[in-house]
Amino acid sequence: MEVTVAEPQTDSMAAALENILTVSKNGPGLCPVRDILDRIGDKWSLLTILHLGRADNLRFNELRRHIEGISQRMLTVTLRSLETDGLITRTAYAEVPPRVEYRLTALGRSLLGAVVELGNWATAHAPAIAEARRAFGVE
Amino acid sequence: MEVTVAEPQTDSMAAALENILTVSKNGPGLCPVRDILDRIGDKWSLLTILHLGRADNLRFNELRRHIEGISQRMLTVTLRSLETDGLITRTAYAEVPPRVEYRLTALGRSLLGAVVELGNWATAHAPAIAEARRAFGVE
DNA sequence: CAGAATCCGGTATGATACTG
DNA sequence: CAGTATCATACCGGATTCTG
Repeated sequence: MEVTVAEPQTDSMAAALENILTVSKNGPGLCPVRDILDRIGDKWSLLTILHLGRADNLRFNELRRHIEGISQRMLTVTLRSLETDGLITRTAYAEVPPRVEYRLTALGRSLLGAVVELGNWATAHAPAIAEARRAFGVE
Repeated sequence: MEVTVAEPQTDSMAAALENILTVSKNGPGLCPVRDILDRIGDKWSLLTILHLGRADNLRFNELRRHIEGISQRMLTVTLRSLETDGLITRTAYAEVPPRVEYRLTALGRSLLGAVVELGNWATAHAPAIAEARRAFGVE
């Protein structure tokens, strides 16, 4: 089953843009998009979400192996952040050695669609960006 | 006209996840998602893209007025970054006083869909996140 | 295994002043 | 109007060490 990606460019998008950019509803000058990106726009959050989206449930060191290059500290920090935002749950089992499982909440899974679309765009257009940078570097 | 947002959760998403998370195609351990977020995941890029997506073409100080809180320096830096990535174009008119127009490239517009979806999610679920943080803060 | 605590450097961001 | 240049700083993230 195919998924129509982007490119509709209809006025539904214009309406969405209007809605999104209508700032300062909640806080003083706080745009939801800015607010969200302050949370998941860091170095590891989205990647963590993607991996949990694929595997449904992962342990601490499983995640660490999957997310190449992440430090122990940053995995901890990232997981705590996602947890306090209600995007993942942390389940610790009273065993020895300890076992802790992380998985997406319903809220977290609801984010997965947008993230996947962003990921699709990234994989599809990464070459174009690399090309643009090269062209600009020469100039 | 309605837009069906997320929630298909079909195996097309599973396939997309596999594809996105298949790391190390281009560089050494470079995931496209990480790569993209290193560029547009900063404090102002997405917001700039959204505003240019709405207005089609904006001048420097127009953007500055629209993007609440951005400093002159950061707007310059952000625009340069987006330009070298091939997401926007910069057109300077030899007039006095000078006039410079920024607009999305085709590449930039192709990103708009994913960004808008992320924005929709953000505006829709911002209350849920705020609620989660409050609940966690009490605990 | 799953972390906590500490130290530390680079960078992203901001404030300010100046220019063509 | 549309920047550039310089300085100051906050904080993100990595390396390391220690623990239940």
